[in-house]
Amino acid sequence: MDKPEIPEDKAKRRPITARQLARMLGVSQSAVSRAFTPGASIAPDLRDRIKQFAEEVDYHPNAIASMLSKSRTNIVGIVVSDMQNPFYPALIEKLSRSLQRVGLQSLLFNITKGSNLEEQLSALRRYNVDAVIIISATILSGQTLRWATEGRAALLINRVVEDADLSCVICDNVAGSRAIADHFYETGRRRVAYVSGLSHTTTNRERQNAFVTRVAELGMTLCARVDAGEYSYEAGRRAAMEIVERGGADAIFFANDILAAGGLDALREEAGLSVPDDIAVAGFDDIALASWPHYALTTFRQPVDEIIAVAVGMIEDGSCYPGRPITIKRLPGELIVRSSSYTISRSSK
Amino acid sequence: MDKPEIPEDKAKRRPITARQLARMLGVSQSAVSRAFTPGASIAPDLRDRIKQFAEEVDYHPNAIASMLSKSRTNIVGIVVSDMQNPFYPALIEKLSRSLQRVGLQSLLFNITKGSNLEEQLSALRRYNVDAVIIISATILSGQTLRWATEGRAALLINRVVEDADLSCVICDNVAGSRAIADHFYETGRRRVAYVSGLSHTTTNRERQNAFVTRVAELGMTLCARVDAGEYSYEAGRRAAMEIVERGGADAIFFANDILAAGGLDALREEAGLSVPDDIAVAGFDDIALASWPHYALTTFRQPVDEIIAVAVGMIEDGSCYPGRPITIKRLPGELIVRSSSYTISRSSK
DNA sequence: GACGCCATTGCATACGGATGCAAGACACGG
DNA sequence: CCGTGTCTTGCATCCGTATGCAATGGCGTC
Repeated sequence: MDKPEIPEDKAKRRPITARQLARMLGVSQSAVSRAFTPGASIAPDLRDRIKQFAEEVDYHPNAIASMLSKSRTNIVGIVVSDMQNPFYPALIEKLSRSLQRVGLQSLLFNITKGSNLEEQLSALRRYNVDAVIIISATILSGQTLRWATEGRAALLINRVVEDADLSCVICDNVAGSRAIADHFYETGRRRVAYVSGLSHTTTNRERQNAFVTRVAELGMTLCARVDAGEYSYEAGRRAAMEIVERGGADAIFFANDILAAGGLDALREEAGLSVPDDIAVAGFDDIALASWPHYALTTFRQPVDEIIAVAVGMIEDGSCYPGRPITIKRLPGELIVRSSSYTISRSSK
Repeated sequence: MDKPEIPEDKAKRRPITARQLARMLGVSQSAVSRAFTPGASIAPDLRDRIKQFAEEVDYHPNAIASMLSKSRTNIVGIVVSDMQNPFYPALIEKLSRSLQRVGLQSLLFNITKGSNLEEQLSALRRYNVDAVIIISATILSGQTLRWATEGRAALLINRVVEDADLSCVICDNVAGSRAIADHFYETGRRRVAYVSGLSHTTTNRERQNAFVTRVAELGMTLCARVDAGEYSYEAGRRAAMEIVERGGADAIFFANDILAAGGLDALREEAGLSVPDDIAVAGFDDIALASWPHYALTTFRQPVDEIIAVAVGMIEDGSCYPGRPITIKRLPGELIVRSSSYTISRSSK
């Protein structure tokens, strides 16, 4: 049909196009396009005929071409930075799954500290993603974010950026931290401490302020406030030991579960204390590890599924498109009491 | 310049195109294209002039259009399925970072068990990704994989599929499992057990066969072989308790670190055994948790960075393109001895 | 001074599908 | 049998960039 004489294996077999399909079937290319466009004006039997034939010859519409003409990519850019905290990989996985369910693919943008951010983010603009979801805990300034997301839907998860004019979906850190403080108080703790991860993140500031404030309201003593410097197990251990050396406390609230896990192990193994008899430990997030019997961590559960549902919803209904007023969704979490803070707890699970 | 009278906020500001830029500058659109194409035939000063002006008016080449005309997307599809094991999220994160470093973005394809796989994977074909990296441990049959990756570069990580004709990069499971067996033997263990995760995965089969074989070679007794059914902490606990109830062992090799962590906790807390005095525990992968002092897990470290480097290399140099002979790269790992198996170990780190 | 070569540049078209518009098909009512 | 309206279908063009080819201009050489 084409030039003969060309060895079949050398001819890079391009996939079949709508035009070819159309010619074979004796219809127009538009018809093929319409057959694959839900709601397009086309007779049902023609559509069936085309779709069936397409299957036979293994035709698949080329999404790239479609993106170009529709200027819609069905791709959401997910910006992440450092993933020390296992909470985030889990979140990303669920998020990408939810997006997929509504026909959106996830393009990952892994921002690393070192090099220049603009270059890394310029791909965000060049790829014309429909929307951007930012999960990076840190690194990006409001200005950079505004630049990177200019003109497209954008959404922050678990973070607020004051000067970026972006909508966000977050867990109610304030209620969560207050709940932890209340829980400490109600179980008889009076000398408490707080361990932050990255002290400058909004997440941390919210948790810290709310906790410290509530502690004061309740008349408890804040014995120590330690900045672990990162959200890691080791940092949690170090912070816990620092608190012990500084005179101790009878309850520690760690800014997240990973820190708490490290802290709890250190308190037991290095400091020789009994948790929760000598000292109570609480975290934040409710990652998988928190429910492991060894840790049985009291924590504030982030409503991951709801966060994702709201985020995906906002992208679908366009409420986070530029021009729309920004919305800040704070979703309620849930205090999970386990035996790291409360002996008599019967909810050992 | 255009139709006046259109309120500026209603006119959806399309980003500026190469043609517009060219017109403003009095050059041809080709010149603009060439200015942004490394190695293209264009005078250095013209290139500079265009690039500078582009910056002023905030022009960014539209990657979609470029993909269409070059039929190259610079996107790698990463197929993942269920991410119970934290080893994989960590791997994905590093992988996407490495890909980004060579100019490739990662498009996530999250395959879920339930619905029909073809539909989920058809996006892989429609998006015209340059290459596909499959990390899903299970689910996909060789036939499905062949279909999904037809005509493009494809690569499996940490998995072999016999009937799919795909290259893969994996850790040397055989050497690893033998090393664990040897280590048990050398430290005086004689009654060992093996705990599998998903028993039908090639990963598990390789580890199990190698371990069992080596155990027999060394004349040790295989007291038990338990299938945990999934790669989770809880499953590890259950498997460990099952072994204890069946009469115990003096060393258990768990198919991965998460299982081992659960098993270790159960042995200590539920069974009241001393690890490593009464029983040694080893895992596989060397995830972050393995080095936590509480676990201090003896394990076989997967050469993650090397795996990624090789994978990215194979994609870059095209050695996993269809037509090329498939290659199976088995990379050596490293036995990491910690105190879950060996008391006198001074490498407490 | 003529010729040839190379570096630049623009022109035209391709990439594969979406869609406004108009034409054709068909039904129904008058 | 004609007018009107609805449903289908094809035509032409557009989306924004890449690139083969030809045209241009400059420069060195004999």
